[in-house]
Amino acid sequence: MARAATTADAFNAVAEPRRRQILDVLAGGERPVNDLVRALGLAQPQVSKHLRVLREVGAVDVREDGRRRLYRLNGRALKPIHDWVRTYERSWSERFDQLDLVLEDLKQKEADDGDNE
Amino acid sequence: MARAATTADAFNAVAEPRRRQILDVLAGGERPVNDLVRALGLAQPQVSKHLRVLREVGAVDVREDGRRRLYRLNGRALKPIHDWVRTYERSWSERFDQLDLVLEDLKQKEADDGDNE
DNA sequence: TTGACATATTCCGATATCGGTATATATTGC
DNA sequence: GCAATATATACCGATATCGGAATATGTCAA
Repeated sequence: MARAATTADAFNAVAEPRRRQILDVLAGGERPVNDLVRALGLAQPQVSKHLRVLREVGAVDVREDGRRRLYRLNGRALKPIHDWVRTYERSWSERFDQLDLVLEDLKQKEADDGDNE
Repeated sequence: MARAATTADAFNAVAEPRRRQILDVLAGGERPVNDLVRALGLAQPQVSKHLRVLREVGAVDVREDGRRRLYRLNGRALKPIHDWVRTYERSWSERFDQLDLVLEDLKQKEADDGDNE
């Protein structure tokens, strides 16, 4: 066995920086391939290949428009990533530090109440 | 050139499901390698190798304890992932749909005010 | 119909990965 | 010092990737 396919899931698809860039551009709205080629400064075949991966994990949708193909973001495919990483937000967010203090306080008061009864 | 190294950044490190599992276990607190071996049902060398990758991207820290090594989560390394994916939350969250409606409303009122003056 | 344009696919060579297995390194207790 | 334990590293074969280049497919316009 080797490394998981880039098309295995959103995590793998999005590990490639160029593909994140593509999604960032598409966040601004539907775009034909050539716009992406210019925006990223990549060769056209590479862009088409990256788009294929993003399509396979459902992160983008395509629509035909004459000889062009318009790609559109489908952010929903990124939700699993957000869901997973969100549980670690506590590790760096000051907000949670404050919350922890409050909870600690409540716990302490509870313990005190217990002592008094 | 080939695919980026798994140690290139947190995105690549975390694309591997086993490594996410390891972090999930470590979220419960500091653990020696053997605990992870049992928790994941993986062979010890594979766990050590995954831990090396996580160490190289700063997602875990190690502490010596006799013949054991205690690994601890360092969630801060995941912040770039959170920051990136957060901007796409709008795509699936109902909350933002509501916000969009409100903003649309405000814009409409502004336009009306402009007409009246 | 021919040529220009837009996009996708195929082939290439280089490379880093994955799990498995064997082995190295270090620490403990007898 | 020796066996047991805990962990890391080295080697292997299989594989999927990456960018680059060439080419295929499809559409428009004159």
